[in-house]
Amino acid sequence: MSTGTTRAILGLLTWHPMSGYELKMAIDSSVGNFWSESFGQIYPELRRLEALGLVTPEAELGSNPKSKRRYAITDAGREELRHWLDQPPKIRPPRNELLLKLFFARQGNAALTRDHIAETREHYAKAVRTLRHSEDAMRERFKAHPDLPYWIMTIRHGILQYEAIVTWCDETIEQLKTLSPLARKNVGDEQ
Amino acid sequence: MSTGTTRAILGLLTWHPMSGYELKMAIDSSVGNFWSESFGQIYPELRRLEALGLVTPEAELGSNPKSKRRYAITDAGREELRHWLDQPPKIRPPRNELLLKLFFARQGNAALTRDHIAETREHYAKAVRTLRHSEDAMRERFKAHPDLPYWIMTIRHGILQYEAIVTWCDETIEQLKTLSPLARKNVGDEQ
DNA sequence: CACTCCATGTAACGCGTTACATGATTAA
DNA sequence: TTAATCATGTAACGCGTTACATGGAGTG
Repeated sequence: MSTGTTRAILGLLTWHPMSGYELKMAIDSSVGNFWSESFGQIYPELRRLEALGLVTPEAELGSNPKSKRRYAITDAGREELRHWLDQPPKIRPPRNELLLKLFFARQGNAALTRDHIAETREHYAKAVRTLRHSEDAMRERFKAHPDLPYWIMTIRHGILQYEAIVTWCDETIEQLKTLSPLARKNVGDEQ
Repeated sequence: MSTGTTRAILGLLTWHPMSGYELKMAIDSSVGNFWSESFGQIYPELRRLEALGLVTPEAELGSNPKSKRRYAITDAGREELRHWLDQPPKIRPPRNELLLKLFFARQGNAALTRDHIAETREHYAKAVRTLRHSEDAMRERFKAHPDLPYWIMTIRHGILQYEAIVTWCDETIEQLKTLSPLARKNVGDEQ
């Protein structure tokens, strides 16, 4: 009931009724930057939400089990969504494999470490460009949509966050340059 | 073998032999900002690493099953660590519950939304202060340690990242102010 | 007719946390 | 001696991904 996950389904169903497949597509293309769900979660979750009366199948379409089965949110579902929105979000610092490797980087190959940071930099620099385009596109496309300001906020979050990472990568690569000649010599000296 | 997790154990054991309990403490106080392990993982993992010959118990201490059991990294363990360090880190954007709620925030209570952002702001502002202190303390305490530059880099990552979040929170709160009088009116209009 | 995309669903697995059980050691 | 802390370990659970099985519908 209070899993914290799969609430995205209820949120998206406030737009209009959707099938499991449509939900997956909608999640990837709207909240994909900071949320994801897989089919393996969506379909069972829809059944569960139906059993709880939070969503309801749009229409009985008889026998065929492979036809599109759209669900609409119910009043109880809206209530549940509001209740979830009222709760403060849990802040949990995610694991960061890049940082873990960097923490022990002296044990490894300095050149590869630098490469990894550089690749990370490019990844996030590209992501920033994508988000900027997506911000422009949304402002244009949903000019009058009442949800637009909130959507823009989530995009801005990505932009600021990723820009910070790019800055950090640049700073770190500079720092590594001053280090690598010595560090490389040290590698293999252990034990 | 290539789980990606619990490699922190091998990294920390390059410092000196440690018991499961000591590893947990060391993880929390060194890489705790971006990595975590629970006892439920550490103890079984040590057994597994021992079976693979990547770590070895420091000394046989006979019968008592509750006495400290320290493990040292082996040459094979060092080799495995280096191999892992060579692989590019996987970048996977984490789920962000705050952003998911913000995305659907128009369905909820505008005042509470603002509170959530404000609390988030304080959380990260505090984290930045803590990290700054910890950076200073480390520079002082491990002045001559060859790993120091890498440790500082991981701290800098946190500082830049969290500062960006604080900036975003401020920007977002401002934006919400221009919105809330209208948004609040809209709530409950659905259906 | 074959291929691809749309579409629903299940089963298995991986990984991580939490809760629990147990006991040694140390300090009030 | 009682409580807190140190210390090891297991079992259960939650949650999420991946792989698989199935089949409809449209297109070349």
